[in-house]
Amino acid sequence: MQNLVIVESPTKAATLSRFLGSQYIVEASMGHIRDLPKSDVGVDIENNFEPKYIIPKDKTKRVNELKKLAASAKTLWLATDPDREGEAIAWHISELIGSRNASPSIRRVVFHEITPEAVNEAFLHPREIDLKLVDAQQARRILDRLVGYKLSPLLWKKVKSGLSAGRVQSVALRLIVERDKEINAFKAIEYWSIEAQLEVPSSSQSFTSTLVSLNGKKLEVRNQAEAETHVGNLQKAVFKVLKVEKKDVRRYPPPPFTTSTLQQTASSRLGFSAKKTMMIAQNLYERGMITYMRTDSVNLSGAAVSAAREYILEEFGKNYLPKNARIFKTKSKSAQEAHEAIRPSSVKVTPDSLKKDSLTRDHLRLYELIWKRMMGGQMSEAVLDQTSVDIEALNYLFRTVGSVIKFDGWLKLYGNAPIIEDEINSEKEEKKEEQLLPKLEENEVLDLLKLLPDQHFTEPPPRFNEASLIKRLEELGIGRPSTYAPIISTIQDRFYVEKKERKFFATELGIAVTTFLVTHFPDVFSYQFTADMEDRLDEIAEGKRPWRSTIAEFYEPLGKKIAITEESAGKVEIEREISDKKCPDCGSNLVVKFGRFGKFLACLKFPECKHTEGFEERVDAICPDCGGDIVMRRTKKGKPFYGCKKWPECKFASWTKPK
DNA sequence: CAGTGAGCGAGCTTCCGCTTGACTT
Repeated sequence: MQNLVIVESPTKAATLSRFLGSQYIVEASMGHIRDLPKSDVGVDIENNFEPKYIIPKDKTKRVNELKKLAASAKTLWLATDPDREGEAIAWHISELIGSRNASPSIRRVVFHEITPEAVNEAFLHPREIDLKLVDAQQARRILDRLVGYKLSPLLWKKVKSGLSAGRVQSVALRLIVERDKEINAFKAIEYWSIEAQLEVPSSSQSFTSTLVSLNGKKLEVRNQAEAETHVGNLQKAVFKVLKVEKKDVRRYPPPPFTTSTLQQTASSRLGFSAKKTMMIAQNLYERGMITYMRTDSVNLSGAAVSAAREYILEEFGKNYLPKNARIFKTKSKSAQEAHEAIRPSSVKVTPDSLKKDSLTRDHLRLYELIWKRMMGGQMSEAVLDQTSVDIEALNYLFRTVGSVIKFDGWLKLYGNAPIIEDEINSEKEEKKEEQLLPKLEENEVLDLLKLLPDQHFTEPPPRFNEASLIKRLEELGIGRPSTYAPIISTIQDRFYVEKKERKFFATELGIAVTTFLVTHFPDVFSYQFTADMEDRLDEIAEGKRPWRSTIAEFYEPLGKKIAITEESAGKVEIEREISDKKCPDCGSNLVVKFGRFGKFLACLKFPECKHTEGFEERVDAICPDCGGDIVMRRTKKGKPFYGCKKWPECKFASWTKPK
């Protein structure tokens, strides 16, 4: 064999194999093939942070196979992704497989899209492995290991055995804990709105307008008495049109999906968890229907854009095709541009054409999101005809804004429900029906039909759900496409947070852990930490900074702080949620504790009294079999289900909440 | 899709990011 090419994934290997022909054998490494050991820190702090790399058990078979293949190859081409992790994978392979011998000779090749042209070009211009980039990855890996493996044991000692802390998971948890605090501290403030129902005398058409200001100042109506005063003042007022303003508003399509935006949109539109989205996306990818699903790039290949433009012209006509192809820029700073955006492999495979194929409903729905998002991105922007009308009554000003779609453009794909992730947190804001405004002339006097005062209360900030948490983490540059879904699983597996009705609530344990970490290690778990770290890693990659001393700068103060905390900090008492239930043995209240299987109830007097019982969450539902109460419980694996409170007499159980 | 945590205590738990296929508990 002449040429052995190694990439990360089998699918990438298959594609590359097609382009390169029979002279090249293309194999997959299956991700990283060497890593720090799981069983201990694996970093020799005394010896300038020398890492100890081992081949994980599940990779030994693959490594041996690759070694064997490499032995008979003349040239070894390392074609892993063009980013920090990809460079490190290439380096580890070269260290393990390349050996010091002359054969095979090692070449590193990089390309930013998997097309025959880009691949051929890359193979014409191989380079050496970029050790500076590798060092940046090693620094990242070792830093994460030190934070995780030094602080977790501190939690075992000071809080509870089996807990974990990490640069990413602890900040994700902190976000949820702090939001919980804000919500608990929130005091709703009353306010009133006043709307006027008005009629145009000449046409007898009516519409509503909202009170906005008094004497040119924004009017805040704080209570019923104030509202009544204003309504009284306005009852006999003359309502006159002051100004009618028309303008065109353009609405642009959102960029194609990245992992993060796909997860967010699938969560808010389809109710999928990040985990479920990734499982289905992986399956679509393996069927060759979509591009790679772990990416932070919104780039599209030239061929894909051309195909989309062709389709748009054919299917919708030239009005729907922008003069120039729309190019999206990846704005996230951490983006490493190794892949394309997530898009359909072929735009000709429309969601409708798939209906009869052997796909599940969920596969279809996710594919439809991806297809429309990509296609819409290449269509013309929508144009809205927006009319703003100011109406004067005494010293008061009312305003009405109405808009109609003049040209639907990309919105044509969605009917009237465009899919954008800005909607994540606004689900409960009922969308006001856009009202069609009658024809209005300036200085026209209107008839007042009715004044409608209405009481409202300010709302606390919304709880995080999977979508909004992923969005926030990405904004902070924390986590990567391959880790968003696992992070969410981890903080739930540790019982740091609970998901109820798809929203996150911090547990007492999560609050205790966060308070401990943020009190003693404010720097590490600040929202700024990862951003600062990334800046330093960039400098390492550019050769402006040595990686070992960078780790030292960080670790020296941390190590000291750990030693002090270990000595001086007391054991953290987790505030127990006290239930109304009484202990049948001694009459004390029962408290909620966390065991191996999740929550359970134990007597407050433990260890004097050892009574325990299962934890059940009351749910607002009635058993369809016996009419008793329904409680939420968990299977041994932790999946919640709904069962009858009278179990075992009544055997009713269901995954979904009974109506 | 339901039976378990607390007698005692040794030994173990843990990170982030890259990627699929597991062999039985």
